[in-house]
Amino acid sequence: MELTEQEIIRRQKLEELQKQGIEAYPADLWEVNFSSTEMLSGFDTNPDKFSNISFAGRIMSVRDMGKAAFAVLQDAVGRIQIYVRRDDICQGEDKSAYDTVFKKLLDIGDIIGVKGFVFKTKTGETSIHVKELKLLSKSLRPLPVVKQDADGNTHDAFTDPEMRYRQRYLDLIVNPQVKDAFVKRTQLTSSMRHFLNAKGYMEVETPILQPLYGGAAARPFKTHHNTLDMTLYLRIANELYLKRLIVGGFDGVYEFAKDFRNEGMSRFHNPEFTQVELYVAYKDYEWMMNLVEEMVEKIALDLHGKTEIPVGEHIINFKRPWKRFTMYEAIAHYTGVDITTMDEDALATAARGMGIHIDKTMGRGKMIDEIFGEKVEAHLIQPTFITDYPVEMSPLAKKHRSKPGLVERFEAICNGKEICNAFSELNDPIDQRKRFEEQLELGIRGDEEAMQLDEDFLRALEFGMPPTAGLGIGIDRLSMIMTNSHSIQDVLFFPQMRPEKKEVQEEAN
RNA sequence: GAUUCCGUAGCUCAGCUGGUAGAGCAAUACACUUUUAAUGUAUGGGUCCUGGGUUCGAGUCCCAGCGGGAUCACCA
Repeated sequence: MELTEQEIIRRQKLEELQKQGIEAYPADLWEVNFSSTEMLSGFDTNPDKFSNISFAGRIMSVRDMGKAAFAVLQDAVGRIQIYVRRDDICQGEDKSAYDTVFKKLLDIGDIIGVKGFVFKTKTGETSIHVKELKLLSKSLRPLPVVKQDADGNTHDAFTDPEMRYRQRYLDLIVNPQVKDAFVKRTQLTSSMRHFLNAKGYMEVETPILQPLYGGAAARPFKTHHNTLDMTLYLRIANELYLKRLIVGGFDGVYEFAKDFRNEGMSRFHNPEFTQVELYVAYKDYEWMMNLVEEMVEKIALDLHGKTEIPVGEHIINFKRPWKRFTMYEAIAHYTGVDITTMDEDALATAARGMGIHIDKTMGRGKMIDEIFGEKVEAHLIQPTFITDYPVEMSPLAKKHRSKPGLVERFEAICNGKEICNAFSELNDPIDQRKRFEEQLELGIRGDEEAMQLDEDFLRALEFGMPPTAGLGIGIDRLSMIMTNSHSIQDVLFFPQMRPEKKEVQEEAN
């Protein structure tokens, strides 16, 4: 490995520290009694509280004034200025702790511990006056130094998306707003978990390695178990396992699930992503719509303190109740064409009239889906429920109680994208078998995303599953909206990337 | 997968019709005991993504590849 000039210098400093008997990576704990924000927000009203503080953080910048210096330390929640005076940290005649160790051997990026008191500088900045300073971890690589001027403009920002995603740790260190998005994401799942727990539903874990993949239409990742000598798939959904638990007698179960789909990548798609799925016995999809509204409204309030949230060009308002359209109403509303009573031929003609490409393999359901995707979805900016989907597209949803050819299903669309998908679950085992068989036929005709027939799941249904409402929410998509992020990569700590260099991969193999 | 833009110092970038590379920050050295994009002076630092080609000469032009972004397609 070739070292750069600055890396060589830092390693030399490390040696010099060792020579002076200073451990660059000490083992003992360093007590921290206040965070940066606690000091910054608390000092004005209660200065006495901070007369003896112990703090730790990463050096983000240094302003060296000769025999005194200012530096900025960053901890997990913010940044605070420290003031280091030579005669304070060197009590005796020996001034090397300041002149050599602090000024020469410490760098931007190093993690240090300081003790002292909080005070206000001449210019009014709340700062730590350091009495004692200790190196806690030496940094061997130079940190990009991002500067902020008096007007709040950022200079030399660390922006290269490739480096930001590959070296997320670095992104998190130097770009505080990046951290904010991830904190919000965690608040989101936490808010959701509290909501579901408060309703009495049980958080469960189900297999990620599955012998049959089911519960969605997608291509899976395939792997192999050596001892069992069998093919296993990474789950594309956990629906069929959660329903087995409803059969088993649980009233409400949910799981935050990493799912895996072996498909294209885009700013909305990562090969592994997170969904929460929820199943509640004795409920239907109407009930579930109310739950989704209530839950998402609460999330908005928990994250932002209000229901209106800026997303790109728009302000999205999650306040209940949300608009509700049936699929047919939505299409009629945005295209002016009522397709309710159209047969397949009439529908094909109507779709072509809208400029939608139709081919012979498409059934009625697929055509409706195309029309919706092309002509309606992008217009739905404010949260909107679309209900009553064609049965062909929904092999796990229950037939509509009054509308032939449709199922009791809804999606919530927001900012032109689906954020959840739910139905009254199909619990008729005879019907479910038929639907699986139709999927098998699709598979034989070459549909790589057709569902597999899961005999054990059917056996479970044959024992009897109560009427059940089921829901899946894309956590990544919802996080994007709640954090106003343009790309899924901004809400995933480590988005999938190609290997950095070919040589690296070859060496590893 | 398609289109398009990009890849130059640790970071952010400039580099014209081709003439063997430049700034700011960071680094090094010196000065400065309340600064805040601290300041002043001096210095060092480059496989110009990789490999070919054209040319007397390529960071620049051409071809191929690698990596990334955006848009589209795919993905309910």
